[in-house]
Amino acid sequence: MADKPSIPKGTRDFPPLVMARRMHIFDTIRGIFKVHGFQAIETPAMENLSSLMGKYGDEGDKLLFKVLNSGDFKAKLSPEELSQTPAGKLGTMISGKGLRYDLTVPFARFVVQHRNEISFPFKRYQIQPVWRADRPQRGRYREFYQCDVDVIGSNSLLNEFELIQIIDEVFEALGLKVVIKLNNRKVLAGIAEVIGAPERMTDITVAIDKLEKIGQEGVRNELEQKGLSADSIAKLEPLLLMQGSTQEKLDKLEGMLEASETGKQGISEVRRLLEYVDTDPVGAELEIDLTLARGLNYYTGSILEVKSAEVAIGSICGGGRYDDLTGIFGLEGVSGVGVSFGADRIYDVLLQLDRFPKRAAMDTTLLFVNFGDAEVKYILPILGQLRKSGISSELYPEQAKMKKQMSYANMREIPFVALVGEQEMKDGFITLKDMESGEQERLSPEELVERLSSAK
RNA sequence: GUGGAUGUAGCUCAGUAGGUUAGAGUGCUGGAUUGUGGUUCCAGAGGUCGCCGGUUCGAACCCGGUCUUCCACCCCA
Repeated sequence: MADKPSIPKGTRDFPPLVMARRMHIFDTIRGIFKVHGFQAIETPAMENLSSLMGKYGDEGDKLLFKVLNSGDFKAKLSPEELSQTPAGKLGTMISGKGLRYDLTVPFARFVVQHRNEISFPFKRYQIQPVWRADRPQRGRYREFYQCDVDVIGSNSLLNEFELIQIIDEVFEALGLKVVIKLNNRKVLAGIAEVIGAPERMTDITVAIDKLEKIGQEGVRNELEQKGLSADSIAKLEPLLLMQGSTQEKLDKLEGMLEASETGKQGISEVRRLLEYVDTDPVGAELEIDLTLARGLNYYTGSILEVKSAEVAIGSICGGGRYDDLTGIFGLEGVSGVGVSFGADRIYDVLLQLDRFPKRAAMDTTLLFVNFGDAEVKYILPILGQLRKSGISSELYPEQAKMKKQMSYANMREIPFVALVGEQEMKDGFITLKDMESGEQERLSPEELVERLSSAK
C-alpha cells in the first residue's frame, strides 16, 4: 500500500481560493513594476553550484539545496574521500547544481552572461520561487516566492528613490501600513572604522541588529563574546542609543564619523536620498535605523527593509545596493540596487488582517443555470458575448437539479445567476438573480452585458 | 544546525486506573422542496487514532524511533 500522499517539509499546495489571493498580490506588484518601466526576465530553478556558493556567507551556503549529480556521482571519489569527508562537504563534491537561494545572484549572473545584449541601465523584475533548506516556521518556508526589482548599471540615488516609491505604491495598493527602514552600509563601515575595528563590521552589524530583541546589555555581551575591545564597545554604545528626528540623528552621526571618509560618504548618500523623498513624499513611515544591517554580505551602500506596522512577522521586503556583485562573475564596475518583496509573508499579513478583496472580485461573476439542451444552445452565444465583454461567466455543465446548481453558485460565491428556461427563450429575455439580495430582474442579452459591466 | 511542544473524520476538537464494532460540532452526499441557494428537519457516507517497532491476553491511551506542523535560538522573505 502506498504511503499517504504528502509533500516535502516546508512546501505547500495552493488551492483555488489561496491562489486567487496570491495572484492578487502578484498582479498588484507586477503592475507597479511595469508602470515604473521594469522588464520581466526569468532564470532557471537550478544554477551551477559554483554560481551560488560563497555569495550568501557561511550560513547561506548551509541553506543551499544541492542537486545530486546524475549518473554515477561517486565514481570520481576515492573510498577514503567517500568515508572521511564530512557530509556537508561531500554534498558539494557530488553536486554540480543547486536550487536558487534568491533572485539577485542569478540576476547578476544573467547580466554578466548577457552583457552584450543588455543596454544599461538595465531595469528588470523577476517573480519566481526560491528555495532555502531552512527549518520552517510561520512565515518561513523552504519554497517561497520573491518579487525582485533591480536597476543595474547606474550609481544614481534616484534608483534608490524609485525603489522606495515602488515599495510605497505596492503596500498602498495592497492596503497595508508599513515602516520602511533605511540605512547605509557605508555608515556602518564608518562606525566600525571610528571605533577602531574596521575589519569587524560584519560582527558588529549582526550584533547591533539584535538591539531591539536582546537589549543594550545583550548586544554588549555579544560584542564582548566576539572579542571586541571594551574601548570599542564603549565608543559604539552612544551611537546605538541615539534619539531624535532623522535630521538630528544624521547631524550627530556626521560629527562622530568626522574621521571616516567612508562614513561621511554614507551620511551624504542618506541625506541625498531623503532630499529626493522630500520632493514627493511617500505615504509610508520612513525611518533611519542604524541597527539595520541585513545579513546578505554583498550589500555595499544603501540598505532597506520593510516591516508591517500591524503584524509582527519579520521583514516583508528588503534590499539594497551592491557594487561588486557582477564582479564575482567577471564584470567589474557595475553597480546595482534592488529590493525583493516576500509574497508569502505579504500573504500571511493580508490574511491575518483580513484585507484580501472579496472573493467575488477575483472570481466568476455570472453562472447560467442549465435547464437542458435547447436552453444551452440558446445560451451559448450569449455566454460568448459576455466573455468578450470581459465578464467572467460560466454555464453549469450538467442539467442537474436547480437546487444543486444554485448551491454551486452559492459555494463559489458567484454574485449573479442567470436563468433561461422555456419562458425566457420564448420572450427573448434572461432572468438575472442577484445572489446577495435575492432580487431578480428580466433583461435582454444586451442589457445583461450592460448591467454586469457596470456591476463589476 | 541546537532546544521544546504537537499529530484522533475534509475542518475544529472530545475521548486514560490500557478492555469488545472510536465520538461531537461543522462540512460533504441524498431527501423533505419535479424553475430558485444561504435557515430548518431527516437519512447516509467518511477514520489502518501521523508512520514503524516494542511492552501487554489486549494499545488512540504506556515505551522507543521516525516524519509532520508549530515555538524559541540561528538566520532570513
